[in-house]
Amino acid sequence: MAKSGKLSRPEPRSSKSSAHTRQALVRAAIETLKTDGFARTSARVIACRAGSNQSLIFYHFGSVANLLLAALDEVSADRLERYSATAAQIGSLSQLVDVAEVIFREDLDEGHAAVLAELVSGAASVPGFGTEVAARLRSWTQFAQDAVEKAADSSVLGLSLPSADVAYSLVALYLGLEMLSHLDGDRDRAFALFHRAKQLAALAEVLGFSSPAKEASP
Amino acid sequence: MAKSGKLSRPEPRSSKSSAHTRQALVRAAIETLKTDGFARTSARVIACRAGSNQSLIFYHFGSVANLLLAALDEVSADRLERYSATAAQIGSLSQLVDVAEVIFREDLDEGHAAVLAELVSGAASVPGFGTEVAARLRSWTQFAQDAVEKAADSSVLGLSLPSADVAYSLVALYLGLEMLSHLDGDRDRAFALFHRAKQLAALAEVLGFSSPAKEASP
DNA sequence: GTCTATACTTGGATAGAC
DNA sequence: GTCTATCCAAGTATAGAC
Repeated sequence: MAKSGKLSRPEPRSSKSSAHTRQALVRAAIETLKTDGFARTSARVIACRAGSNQSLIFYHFGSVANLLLAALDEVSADRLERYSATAAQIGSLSQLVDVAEVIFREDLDEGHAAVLAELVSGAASVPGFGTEVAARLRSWTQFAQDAVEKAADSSVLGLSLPSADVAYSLVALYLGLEMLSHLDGDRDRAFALFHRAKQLAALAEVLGFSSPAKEASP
Repeated sequence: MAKSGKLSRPEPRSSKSSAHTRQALVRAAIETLKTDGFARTSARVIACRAGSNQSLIFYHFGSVANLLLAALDEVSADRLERYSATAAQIGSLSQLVDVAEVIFREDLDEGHAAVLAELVSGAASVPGFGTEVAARLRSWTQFAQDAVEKAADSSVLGLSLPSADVAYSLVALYLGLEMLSHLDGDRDRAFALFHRAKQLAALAEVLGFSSPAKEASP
């Protein structure tokens, strides 16, 4: 029987090896999600990969689902921090596309996007899991919205663009592209889209819809 | 042990009840994918829903995976025919958005999108399943490409738009929106996007990027 | 063609020794 | 905290009676 709502941490005593085991399990969970997918990410497989024991997952995290959420947090926190620094420099539509390409390429190459996509698609199989994943996804839609607004501020067209809706669409597109890439194993198809997007962004700037070079220096 | 590649149909003898059972199983599989998701769509659940027996799935389809592909074919064939008739009337950007909205709304409401999304996301768990789903998805990217080209023909901007890439993006967006809708149970969020898209399409036409009223009457 | 019964596998989760 | 051993539920797939 799975805990319905909250996780009941066994009060981590930080007795040196405990933290080590926890981290090993989290890292193994991330790796398994990337390579094997949600359906094959079981307690046994994760523990084996971590060189640990299956029962320790339930001791430290209470359930496999909670471990998976911890894995998502681990991946998200790290990237969100780095990407925010990159996104702060956005001052035009072209730069928005550039940043999006850098992020998407790294996420797809390193498998970060896979972790998110697997949890989003697999959320339906675990009761209450969808809510938790959705909450963590909000950080990313907010990040996308901030990035869009930075680009929109430099554009005449941007004034009429609802940044929240655009951000939501970008996240959906991100997830969809990740899934399609895994489906047919064709990453280049998705990457090619950014090449096109760059051309369109450049075209839009030439047509005068945005001010191409606007350095952000407050 | 699952059959690795092909399905071995037991030479359907069309002895009246056989076809009836097959159809009942296909319909039950579709319904289960919609309501319960890929992970919970098992032979036992499908058979129960069909009022049939679990072992008949293997008798008629060889494996659960083959039944699921048959279910996808059933859903796709029906909709592709109807939607093609609708898409034939596209003569402007606004009409493209209108058609897209009609299709997406029906798919989301009726659960057609769920069937596709569930199979795409669940494809990773069954060896060789991804290839089969990807092949069936190609009908839809082709459909989207045709629709995009119809709209692009009426637009000055369209001349520089790579219809194949745009179509691929639309399919990815479609899948992503479906997944997000299921994640937080918020369908309206996705629907609101079409409202925005309509405004943008109208704006683009006003700005002279496309010829708004171009009746297709050959 | 359809059913019952069952073999076999894998998964989540727990008990209890250490 | 960590391990072994185990329970129990659910899955695919098959055998064989009808």
